[in-house]
Amino acid sequence: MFKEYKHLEIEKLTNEIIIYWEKKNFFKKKKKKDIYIIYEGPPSSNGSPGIHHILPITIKDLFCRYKTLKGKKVKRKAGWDTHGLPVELVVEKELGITKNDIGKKISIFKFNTKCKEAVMRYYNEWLKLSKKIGYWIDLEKQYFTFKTKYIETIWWLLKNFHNKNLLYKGYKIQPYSPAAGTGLSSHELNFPGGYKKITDLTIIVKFKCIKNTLPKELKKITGEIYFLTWTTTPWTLPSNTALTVGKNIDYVIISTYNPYSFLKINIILAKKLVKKVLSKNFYYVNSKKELKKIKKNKIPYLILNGFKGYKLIGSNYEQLINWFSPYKEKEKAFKIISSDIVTKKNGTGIVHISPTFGEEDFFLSKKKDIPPMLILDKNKIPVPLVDMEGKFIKETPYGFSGKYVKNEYYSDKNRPAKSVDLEIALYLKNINKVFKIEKYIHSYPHCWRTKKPILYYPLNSWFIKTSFFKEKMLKLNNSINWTPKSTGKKKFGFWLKNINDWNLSRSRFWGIPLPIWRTKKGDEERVIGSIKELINEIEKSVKEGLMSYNPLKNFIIGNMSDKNYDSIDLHKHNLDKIILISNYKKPMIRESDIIDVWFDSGAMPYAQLHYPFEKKFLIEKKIMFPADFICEGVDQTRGWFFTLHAISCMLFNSISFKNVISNGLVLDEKGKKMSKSRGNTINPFKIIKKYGPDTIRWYLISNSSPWENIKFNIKIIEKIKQKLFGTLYNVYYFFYIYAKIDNFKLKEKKILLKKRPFIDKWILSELNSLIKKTDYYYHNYEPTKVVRKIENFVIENLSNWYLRLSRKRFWKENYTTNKISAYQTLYICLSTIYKISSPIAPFVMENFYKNLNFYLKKKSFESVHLSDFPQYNIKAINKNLELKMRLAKKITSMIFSLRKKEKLKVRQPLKRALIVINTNNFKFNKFLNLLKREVNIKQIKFFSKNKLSSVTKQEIKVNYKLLGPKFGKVVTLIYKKINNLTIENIKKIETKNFLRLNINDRKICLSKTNVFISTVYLKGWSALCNYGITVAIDTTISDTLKKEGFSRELINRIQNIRKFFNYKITDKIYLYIEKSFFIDKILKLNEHFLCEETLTSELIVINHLKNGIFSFIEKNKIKILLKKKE
RNA sequence: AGUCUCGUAGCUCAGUUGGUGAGAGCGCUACACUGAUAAUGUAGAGGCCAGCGGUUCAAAUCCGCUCGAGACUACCA
Repeated sequence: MFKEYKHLEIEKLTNEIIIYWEKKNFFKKKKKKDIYIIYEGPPSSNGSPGIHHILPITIKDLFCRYKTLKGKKVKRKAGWDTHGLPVELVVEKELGITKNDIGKKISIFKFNTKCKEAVMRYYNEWLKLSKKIGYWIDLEKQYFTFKTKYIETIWWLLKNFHNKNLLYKGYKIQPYSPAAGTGLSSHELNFPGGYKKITDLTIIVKFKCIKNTLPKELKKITGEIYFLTWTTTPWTLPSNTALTVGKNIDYVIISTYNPYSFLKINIILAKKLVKKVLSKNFYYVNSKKELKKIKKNKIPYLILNGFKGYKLIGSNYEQLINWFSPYKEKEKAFKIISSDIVTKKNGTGIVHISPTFGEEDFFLSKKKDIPPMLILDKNKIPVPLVDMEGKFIKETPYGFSGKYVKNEYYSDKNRPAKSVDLEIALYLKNINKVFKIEKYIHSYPHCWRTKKPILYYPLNSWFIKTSFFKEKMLKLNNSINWTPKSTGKKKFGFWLKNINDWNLSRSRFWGIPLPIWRTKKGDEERVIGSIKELINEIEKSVKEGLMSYNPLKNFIIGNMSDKNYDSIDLHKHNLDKIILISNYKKPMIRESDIIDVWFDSGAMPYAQLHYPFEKKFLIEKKIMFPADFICEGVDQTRGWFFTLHAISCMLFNSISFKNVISNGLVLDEKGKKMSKSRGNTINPFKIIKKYGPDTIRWYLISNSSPWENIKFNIKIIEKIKQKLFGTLYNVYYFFYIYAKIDNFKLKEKKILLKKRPFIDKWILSELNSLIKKTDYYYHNYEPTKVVRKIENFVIENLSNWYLRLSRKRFWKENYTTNKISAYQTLYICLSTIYKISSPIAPFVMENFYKNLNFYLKKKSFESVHLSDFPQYNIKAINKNLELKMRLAKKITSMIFSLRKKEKLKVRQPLKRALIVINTNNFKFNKFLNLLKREVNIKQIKFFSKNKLSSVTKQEIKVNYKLLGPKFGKVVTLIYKKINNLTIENIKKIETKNFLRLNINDRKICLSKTNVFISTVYLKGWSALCNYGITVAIDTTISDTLKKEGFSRELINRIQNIRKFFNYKITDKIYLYIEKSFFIDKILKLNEHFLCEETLTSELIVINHLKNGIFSFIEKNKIKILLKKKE
């Protein structure tokens, strides 16, 4: 039932509403019309939810609620991303183990069980948050990525990729920790302390050109020519197979001497880097003669020629360290190629490429068809020159065999004095191939567990050929409505343009296993696309004796019940035991990796429906696909946004979401990222409890656009609670008080708009404009603009203006049409505000709406969330009226301002005010009474400026927009001239519509539209001019006015006493006043007015009043006594 | 290091396709108003629109560079 809160107690009402919703189950009472689909970006339930999760949740929820109001059936399935590294790391920490212990100290089964437990723990936290923040989401059919049905869809998708030849096994250079024996994800590299500044030995080496492959102008130079190349990883030099230059970078060939051997050489390097490389002992000369003067510490160099990088492309050089050669296509190696990775900042402008130990090198060599330095081992399997432990392979000559390539890999005891890098440098120096040896400080990633530097190492992985679909993905991206635009066009677009193949493999445990079985040699493989297929294959295997029994035999093929599906578990611990048989009767074992969790989440549109095993039509008839809307943080651009897009483009030739908001981040008050290490995180539950969910929701949406980062500021949250919700409460409470007195229950016929007072017409016009605007902004995914419009309407228009001016209508009159109109108007305003605000503040608005309608006994409206979004009535919108009211407000402010200047209290009535408005033909007649009452002035007159020309001055200004393009610099001269025009000349423009000017002997004719003419002030009046309005007040106060002023003072004293004694606003009183000359004077003219205002039924003036209350009006002492009339 | 986003009053933010006195709310100070009053009104203080340069008759707005914040990507040799 209706409750009268003394103050708005958000926490209390929130809890009540939560219970109310649960009891009535409104979430399920959805209307059935068009479907609106939102995909839940599965929150990875691998950690407790934080304050930053509230932002996307709020955005998602508000659009769901909005669309529901608009009559859509909103599909919003909850989903949970359950796999992945972070969960595994949590569990490792809890168990005190490392990756290497899994499968040894603890079984994979146990480990995975623990992971599942951890996930479910966080899941409960998430549920709690959803409930507390008012996130309505369908939990009944929620999906979990670890469920068998989900996995089966993923397998089906992968099989499809395989069938289309888009799934392949290859190797990719990945961060690898030899000390831990494991590959690292980029996530792990970014752990605190991952990147460390280290000092590396760097060398500049000389690659000898094969002269006849050089361009003509270089061929003719006498003597050997070398490419100078710089490297921070000398140990990769034996694996060098190419050098790269920048196409448009300027290079020079220089004749000089080797600083170690002092032998004459010709070197090639980037022009800009000459001074850096040839520093210290070198000096520049410009003749061959000077070049001959060489001393030990003074080596001359002479620039022989200059050319662009592209000239060198295709030239060959001699292998620097010829210990090994690539096992295939070696004729394509040792070539100059070009790429844009070359910069002019470091090194020599020529970059050494080792495709086996650099990610960029790898991609580049693939693109340019350069073979990697792989050799065949005993088993004829191609391997790189460094093994998995980080050692040079056995076959390496010159004592390098079996040495760790990084000194840090040795234990402290066994660490040699010379690192491999140094030894290689010395080796090259001995054979005269080094030009320079230096030290270099740079940041390098380290394994977070072993603290040792990582290697970039070729690891076997399964890939999806995403690069093949680059163009399609770019094209389809254009049809997605991104908010903000830049994320889609730039961030996402650029990312797609540089797309590489998607590495699916993860050498971990808790995830969806790759459904790929292979023979040892890798010559036969089978990709499993369904459980049915797997069971059939196992049966074959059992028949042939490869397996003793079928571990999935309890599964009933074709039975889609959850019970059947939950009876089996398709995780690694079970799947690894399965051995299948190939067509040629060879055993096949499963590829041991699991799938990148991003594939899990990108596949959610299909996997959440168990496509294509159940309800195929939902996808194929495009009922549940693509989504109308998704929303996640910008950091998901390369994450979920990409994986969704990639899978749908490649397999379904479609986008997977039509509208997307990529929201910004929630930072702390100072704009710093929230993190546990900084200690600036905020517990979402605490903050919700303290300020209420709606306050937080409103704050996050109103403060700045969702895509902007937000600095979480408690003070502003407090303000929203006070100012917006407080005002709303006040307005509601006001309505309630009087509606109760008058027993207003919305029973009367709706009063026609044209029969309502103009102030009602005005607020209804504003209201309809508001509906129109908010609907538009909601529709365009701009919630911030929605709430700002609502705030402005509630605070400025409804509360501070409409209600203030209408108060007397509720308070004074009998139950007239005017009053009913006021009630009806206020009711519709409130009810509309609640509806259009409910998506953002679901609890508070529900509470208001419920109370408003319960009081009116309109039970058909149980919940604001089941109502319809209001339709705006175009006929009710009157822009002219809105503009006039804005001016009226402005005029009121100006009059108050004048009163202040003249020290005239508002209680003191004034004789008259004059107003001049520049805009012509503006009829303010209807506003007069309203204005008069508000500013307490007896007479207000509006004048057109012409009539008042004797007392006003006209000011003239240049219309730059028109004159600027026409006259250019002359505009400033025109401005000067015009500024000094006489009043007569200004008037001439007004009457003749043009004016001739002489500027620099040039005759210029200005038309009226070329200038702005405005009125400035009135002589002899207290006046103010602003916004094209001039306002003046007559400051003379007659005796009558003075008395009336006193009477208002007296009323004020009486009202204060009434209030002090807690009289009800409807209580009538007997008023006793002690007789005095002053009192007589006041009462003479104003007695009736006074009684009316103070609900005095009888006024008694007594000579000597006992027990009265003293008060002062100016210096006059008065004594009053009030008695309530029973 | 690169890419993207952002930088307007003490704080949070507006500022349309460039058009010329740079705005609002909060906070602060003073005064007023008040039968919805922890509200409201008026006035005051507070800004080289991050900095520098350019385009233009005209720049907070467009372009370039620098500085600062954040995100993403990174052994750029």
